[in-house]
Amino acid sequence: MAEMNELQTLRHSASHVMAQAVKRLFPEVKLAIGPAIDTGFYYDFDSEHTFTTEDLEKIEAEMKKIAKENLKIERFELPREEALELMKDEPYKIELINDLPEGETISFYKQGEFTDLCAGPHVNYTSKVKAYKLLSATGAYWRGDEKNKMLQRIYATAFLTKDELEADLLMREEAKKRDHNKLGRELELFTTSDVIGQGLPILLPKGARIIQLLQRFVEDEEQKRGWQLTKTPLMAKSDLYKISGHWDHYQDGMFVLGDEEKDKEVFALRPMTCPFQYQAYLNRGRSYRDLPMRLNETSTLFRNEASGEMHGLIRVRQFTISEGHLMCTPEQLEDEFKGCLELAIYMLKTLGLYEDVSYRFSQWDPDNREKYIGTTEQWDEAQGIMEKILNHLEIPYKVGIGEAAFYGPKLDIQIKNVFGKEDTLITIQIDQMLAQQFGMEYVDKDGNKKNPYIIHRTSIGCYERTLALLIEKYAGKFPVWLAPVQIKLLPIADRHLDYIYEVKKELEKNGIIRVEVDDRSEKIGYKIREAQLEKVPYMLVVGDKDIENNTVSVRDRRDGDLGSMALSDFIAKVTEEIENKVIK
RNA sequence: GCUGGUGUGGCUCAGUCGGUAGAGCAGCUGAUUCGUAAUCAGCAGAUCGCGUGUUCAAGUCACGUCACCAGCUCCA
Repeated sequence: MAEMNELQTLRHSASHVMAQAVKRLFPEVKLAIGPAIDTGFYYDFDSEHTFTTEDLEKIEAEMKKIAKENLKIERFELPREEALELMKDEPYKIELINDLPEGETISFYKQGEFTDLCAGPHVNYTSKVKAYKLLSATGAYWRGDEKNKMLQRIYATAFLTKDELEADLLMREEAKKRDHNKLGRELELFTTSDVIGQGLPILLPKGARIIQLLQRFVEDEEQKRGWQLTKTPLMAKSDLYKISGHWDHYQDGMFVLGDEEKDKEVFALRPMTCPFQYQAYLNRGRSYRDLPMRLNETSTLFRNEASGEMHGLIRVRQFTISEGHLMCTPEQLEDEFKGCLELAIYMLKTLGLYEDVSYRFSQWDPDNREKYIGTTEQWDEAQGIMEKILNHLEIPYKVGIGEAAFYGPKLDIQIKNVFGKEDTLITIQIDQMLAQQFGMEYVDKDGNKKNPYIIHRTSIGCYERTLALLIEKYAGKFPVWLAPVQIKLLPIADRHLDYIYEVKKELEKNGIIRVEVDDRSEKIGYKIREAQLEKVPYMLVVGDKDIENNTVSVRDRRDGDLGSMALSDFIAKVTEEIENKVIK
């Protein structure tokens, strides 16, 4: 904690001031913990009373008073027994003290009548806490464990200056305007239906178009890089999942069709593609000459997520992923892993998301063995190999304990949504367990049968989730190559319609096919406004002068009026942007 | 699954103390053909998410349920 920076220290102190205010207003509340986080701070309380928006305002007002009182924030230390005595009315603090290892310093911070168990550091006076805002009250499990009691968490933020606070609050507002879940519905990319069900979005023509474009791009690029496409069934008998381990380790996440007690055969929709593509490998005997074998598939998966988990297009129950499994020898593993990573990075750069991601090396949790198959030795080996590769490739990762798949470690490429919540966009995994389970082998140079290593990977992630992040990244203003409508043609008067349709034909002849004509007899300013709301990249306005001079007047959704230009020049410009997948 | 919030025409919202739904935009029809962020007029569109209950009477109250939103947990 000694490395805590100035801002984190302030936020931590702000959380104490908030807890003090809550204690003054609601004396019966029990304190849990209140750390500083990336975006501000929070404090968890155990309270019978649930905090409302009005309560937050009252708490904020009380915090103001505490700052005004300018209480000195003082540190002191106590031996264990005295510490327990001091906190005797705070059961969560007692638990924390009891969990501190023998010999650890037990320190407290005191400001006025309020004292909290805390390692510090803190600012010296409560008056330093002046630029803050309480954001929301929500539930959170004690110690992040769903078996524990749910406490009430108040999220807030604080800054060193009021200007920084204002800027941050404004940024939060702006970010919410890019929320894919709102924007994606407004732009008619997707919708949901009460009678279809939770986590099952309907992709409308424009959303489906974008996904189609992404999918074509991905499949072509994968083919260029030596991947072979498979099409495997969307469901299988329980037998398959029993071999893979899904039946034992993932059954809660599967949609099972039938009842094991009553039915002769029980099927399940697939939650992952792995065991299906393995059957393709198992089609005949394999030799080292067949390796590496790279199988890709545009794969629709079904996962029975808990009801509270669904979120727009980011977390759904049915989704389609750019899936792939690569079988290789130990010698090939590093190069092939690198190839998978390069493909993922190429995708991210093409989409313009490369600067927004971070890497997580997801490892198993040896203290939670029932979540995983395999032995400690196998896990140590697989993780050791991945660590070596990651270090070799100089990937700047952070470690996630307990984040591994049940069959192996992962390199997860993480991205944050507009609310700051992090999700996995792309994952590359090393698996040395399932080949054994499925009896996948190859005959090596020495004539011996061996199990291949398997890399599970995705190149662009799940199309729905990737689309969601793209909506947020571009606030709906997709690059021209991805835009569901690339060009809107706007005649100023009806007499310009014939020319407009000629322009359309000419564009289509040149491969620019996502073109729409607004042929309504409306004022031109009105049509432009509507096209802008649709976030169409280009508008071509045509009037008498354009027909006379054989030009089009071009409006760019970002840059505004580009003036009139020859149609051929415009076509060349747009063609270049589409072919090079230009982001602007 | 857990905590809290929200469901009124396609969208944004109004609807007083329970008395049987209202506007703007979008849509449709007609007029307008007008050079850059909303042309004019008219029409149509809602068993108030769904169900049960209380009541003479429910969009308003109660219970249940479904969906949506934020957070927790879980996860691509």
